[in-house]
Amino acid sequence: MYSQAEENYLKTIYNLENRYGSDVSTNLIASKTNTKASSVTDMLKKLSAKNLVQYRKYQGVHLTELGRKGALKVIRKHRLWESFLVQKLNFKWDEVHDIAEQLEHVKSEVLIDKLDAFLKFPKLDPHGDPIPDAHGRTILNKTVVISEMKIGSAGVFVGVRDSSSEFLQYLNKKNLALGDRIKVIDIEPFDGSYHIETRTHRLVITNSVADNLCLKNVK
Amino acid sequence: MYSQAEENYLKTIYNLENRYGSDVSTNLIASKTNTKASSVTDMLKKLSAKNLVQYRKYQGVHLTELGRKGALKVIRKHRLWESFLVQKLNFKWDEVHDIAEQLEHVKSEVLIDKLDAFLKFPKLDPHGDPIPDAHGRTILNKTVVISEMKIGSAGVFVGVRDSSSEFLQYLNKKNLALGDRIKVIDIEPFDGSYHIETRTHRLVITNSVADNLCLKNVK
DNA sequence: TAAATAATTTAGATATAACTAAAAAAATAT
DNA sequence: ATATTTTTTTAGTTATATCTAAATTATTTA
Ligand SMILES: [Mn+2]
Ligand SMILES: [Mn+2]
Ligand SMILES: [Mn+2]
Ligand SMILES: [Mn+2]
Repeated sequence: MYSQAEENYLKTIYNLENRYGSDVSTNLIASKTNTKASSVTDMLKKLSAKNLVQYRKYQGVHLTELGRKGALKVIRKHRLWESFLVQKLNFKWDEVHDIAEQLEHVKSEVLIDKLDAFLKFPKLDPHGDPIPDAHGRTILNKTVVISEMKIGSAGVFVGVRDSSSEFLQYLNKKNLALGDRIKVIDIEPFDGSYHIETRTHRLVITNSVADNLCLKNVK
Repeated sequence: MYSQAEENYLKTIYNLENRYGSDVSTNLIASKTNTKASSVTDMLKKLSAKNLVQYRKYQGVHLTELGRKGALKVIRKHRLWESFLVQKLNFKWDEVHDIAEQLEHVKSEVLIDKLDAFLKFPKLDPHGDPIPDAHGRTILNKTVVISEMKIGSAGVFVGVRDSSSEFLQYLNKKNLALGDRIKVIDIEPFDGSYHIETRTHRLVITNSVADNLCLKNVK
């Protein structure tokens, strides 16, 4: 099927399309994958030749239907393995991403379907991200990031946009966990920082942190 | 740490040393890995430069202590993943080897130790092979292959030397499973084939099959 | 709109891990 | 002991996925 590098690009492009709109630039991909723009150009040509992306020189790329399907398979594998690591092997949510980056490239449809069944077909991974089923379908998980909320509004913390161990360890340190009710107390106009409140404590977070916390049932 | 290719060579050399004695030839490695002798020579030089093997031109190789430790880690991972696939995901013993060939290259000591604990520290994999513990130690598992047995002797079938799906499916078809008591009824001098008997049936196996079935408590 | 700047692509290089074909060394046979 | 055969190594090539530096195209600024 696809090489590891190809799978990583599919996943990255899929995620970037969702975050930043449907035409993804070379530099954006390069920065998210810690590679150089020239390397990205090379790979985009290859993906284009395989009909996985629509690519026009200098115009950015987006996934084709085939590419989207490929991306969803990789994402399904990644999130199921993360769920396995947390639920069955007792890893913490901040420890699983890098291991799942490796496990997601293991090739076997049967394996991943059996893993899905073993985990009782989870709908969300340990970071609150929806897990595509065997057909690539996910539940829709409508959330609002804190940076889009108004003063006085509140919701339930159900997901993160960044699941790097660095960010998650920061959240651990600040005693913020999935399921917490969070209320926006104040927004500092000077630097865009947020004063927020949980049931147990108050704290200040920067705008870039606020940009990565997803809340549900925001009112 | 080591690349996938390097890990595969370590594992192969370790297994060949045990089967055929301590100096392993280039061609033997090439045939077991489905590569060409010239490729093997290239890799042996690389492994030698990393102090993983002792290599002298035209004289074959053997693992150094460092290489042996590396090999045991790969084998530990392979066999633990095979055990997981059979015990937790309900794979059959003939379906797990190729998937484990991929999983064995996932890099994380913590992962494999947690997997070991999750499986309750199994001592043998689904093919009867001993699983090295975190320190590289295995139980000693003294077995005799049928091709070394005399007429009239019998034992318990506890392991296979070949765990390819082809061979295991052959055993399934012939209704031979681990735990079966097997008795040697006759040896055909003409072609070296074995007439054997289990509690439920009799059958004839070729010498090459007899060479791959390991029995315990042979009397 | 022309110049400056930024983004992207091309050209050429590197590392890994394969390969084929030819050369060299070792083992076997005459 | 020499010739033949087999095994192993060397030399040179290929594919993948990266890189740097230079060239090209697009965008922004003046
Ligand atoms: Mn992740
Ligand atoms: Mn996740
Ligand atoms: Mn195996
Ligand atoms: Mn096995």
